[in-house]
Amino acid sequence: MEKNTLTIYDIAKEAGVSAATVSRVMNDSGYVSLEKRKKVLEIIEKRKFIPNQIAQGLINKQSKTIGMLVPDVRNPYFASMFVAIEEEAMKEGYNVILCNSVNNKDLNSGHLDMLIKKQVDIIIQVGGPSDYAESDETTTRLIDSLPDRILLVTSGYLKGNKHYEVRIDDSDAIEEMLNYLYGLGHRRFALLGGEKKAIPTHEKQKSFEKALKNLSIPKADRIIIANNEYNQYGGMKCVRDLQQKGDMPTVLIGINEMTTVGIIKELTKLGLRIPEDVSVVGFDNTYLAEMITPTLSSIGCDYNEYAKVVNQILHIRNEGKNVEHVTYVKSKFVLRESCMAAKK
Amino acid sequence: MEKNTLTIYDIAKEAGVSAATVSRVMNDSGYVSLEKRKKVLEIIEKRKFIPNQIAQGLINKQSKTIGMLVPDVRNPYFASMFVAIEEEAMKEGYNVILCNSVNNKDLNSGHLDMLIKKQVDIIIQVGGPSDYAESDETTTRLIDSLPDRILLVTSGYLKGNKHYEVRIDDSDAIEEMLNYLYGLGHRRFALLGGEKKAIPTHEKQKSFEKALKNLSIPKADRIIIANNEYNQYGGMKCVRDLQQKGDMPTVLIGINEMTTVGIIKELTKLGLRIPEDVSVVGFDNTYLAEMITPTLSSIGCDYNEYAKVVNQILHIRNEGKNVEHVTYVKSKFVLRESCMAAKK
DNA sequence: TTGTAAGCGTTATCAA
DNA sequence: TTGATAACGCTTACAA
Repeated sequence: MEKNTLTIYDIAKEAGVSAATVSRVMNDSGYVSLEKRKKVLEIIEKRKFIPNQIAQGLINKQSKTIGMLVPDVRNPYFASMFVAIEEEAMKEGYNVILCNSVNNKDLNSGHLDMLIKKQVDIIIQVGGPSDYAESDETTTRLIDSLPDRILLVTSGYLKGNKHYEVRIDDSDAIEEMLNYLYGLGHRRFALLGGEKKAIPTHEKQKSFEKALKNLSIPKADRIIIANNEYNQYGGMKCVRDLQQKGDMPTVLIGINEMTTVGIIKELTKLGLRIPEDVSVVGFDNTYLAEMITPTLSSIGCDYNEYAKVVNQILHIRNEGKNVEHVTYVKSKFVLRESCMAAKK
Repeated sequence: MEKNTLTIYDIAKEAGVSAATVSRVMNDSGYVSLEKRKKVLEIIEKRKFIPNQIAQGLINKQSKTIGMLVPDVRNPYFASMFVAIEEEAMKEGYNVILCNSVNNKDLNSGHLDMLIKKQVDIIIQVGGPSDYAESDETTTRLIDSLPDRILLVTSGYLKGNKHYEVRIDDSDAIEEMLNYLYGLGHRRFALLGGEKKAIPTHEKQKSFEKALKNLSIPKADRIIIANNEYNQYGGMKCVRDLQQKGDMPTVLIGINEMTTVGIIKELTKLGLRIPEDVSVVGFDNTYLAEMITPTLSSIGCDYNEYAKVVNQILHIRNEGKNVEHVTYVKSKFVLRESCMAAKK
């Protein structure tokens, strides 16, 4: 055991003051004479003293730490969310413990318990179980038993109202996208992947239906294929399903970016060209949309904006003001190479 | 609703014992009669008591937290690393604070200071500044001033020997890959992207040179183009460079996966088919290799293995045993659709 | 303006 | 076996 740990007492002794004075200097609280302040700062600088936030946390009752729960950061969508949120958090002096649930359908991968133990001030939960109306029992119980001290923000839907929900609203962007493609002569559309039980998926399906109905597209030409997958394999499967039915739509929309990658893959395998034969649109609009060939038109929100909204909520709440239980961040349609006019 | 202002004193009172006994029960330390132990556990269960790890940390002098520094988790390579390391960490009761340096070339994005403040037990630093022989001054200074208490593990190269380096060794896999493609009739190769100043890049270049020399490929046909980029744009640029020189090689190898995505993109734009006209190989071998079209042959390590090696190092060191300063994890060549025999 | 001392929630060292 | 009690490093009344 090395007693390498410098404490404010060491600094105090060396500066010829009391620990309280050092603390006051560091936190700019209370009165300290210019002379002593200067001396203390000098010693702190010289000894490269960094206060122990664990000790501070114990007394301040805050850890300056955020816990973020995501299904899988390898998914570009969650990675983008994390990067934006971490950057915003840093500005406020917070660090982010990232918890990758991976295969655990419920939140109970032990992560929640660990975050509570660690006294995180805020938990941000994106995607996964909160996208379902019926949270599994474990999730519900854990959410319920979350200490009041911890502020919970989710991208989805959770029972109760002690938390805040910041959702992405795709409806306008979906309408804009469909109107645009209609204008390019497309008359047969498909929305592929996901499962209806997931609320964001269901919302997308509703917007899809509504916009196409308004364009007088007959029901047979507004195809929705859901399976319970959100990865490329799900997208590939959907395309094969379409292929078997014959009469391929000229617009294929993937429920998220991973699904859309699968759609593109399977179309290519079938010898269909994008965008010459089929126009493709995805969701999420992450950096991946720029990376694939052809670049992918996509609907998604500005992740920095999302993070800022979350940040604002925390600020407003900290000021004791009232915060809406649900806030929406509107997504936008970004046109890229994967779309073109329908063949005559 | 239960407040988590619950302390072991509350539990102690309710169980009719002292706080010390509760602590002993929770940590399985010291003697506690079966009867009292049962009673205490019952109350803990009933009140859903979760101990305050901040307070534990103060006395135990450990935070059970790992800080992980990466340039950008949106890069599938770093995401894969994180996921593997976080999973391994969880098993040991650790959480991971993920720090995304993004544009900060040095480590001094304030992240290091925050991690020290938070008393993290371990810092794992992957990619970025430690890949360069000449760390910038700020990085060096910060590494030097890291408290001895904090164990530093890096994927790269850092001055001093108070830390551990776990590197990826690509040499065998590169040789295997080149021999394989040579066997398929390829005689003209290029390694594209990155910068020689980065040690891993330089190592790859050396292995590339050596293996091709052994195959008696003339110098003119073992092309290395370096630029200072590691993203798709760097890859695109390299392909354009090759194109201008005329006489396109039949094997293009990207220095990392992002670069390789750019290579594929630009080749497609030039009307060259993969793998019919050009075989392509990448590094990193993340899930992205399976996602792109065609699927990408790639050289990379098993991320879970990497994480396990890191974990072992920590274990061995904790047992007070001697640990090698540098450990290597060998990467493997995984063949996928992007390679085929050279045209006659 | 400064210092003393009492916590914050745990664990560990003593006696009992 | 158990329970006081003293740390851990810091902040903050309260005194001085």
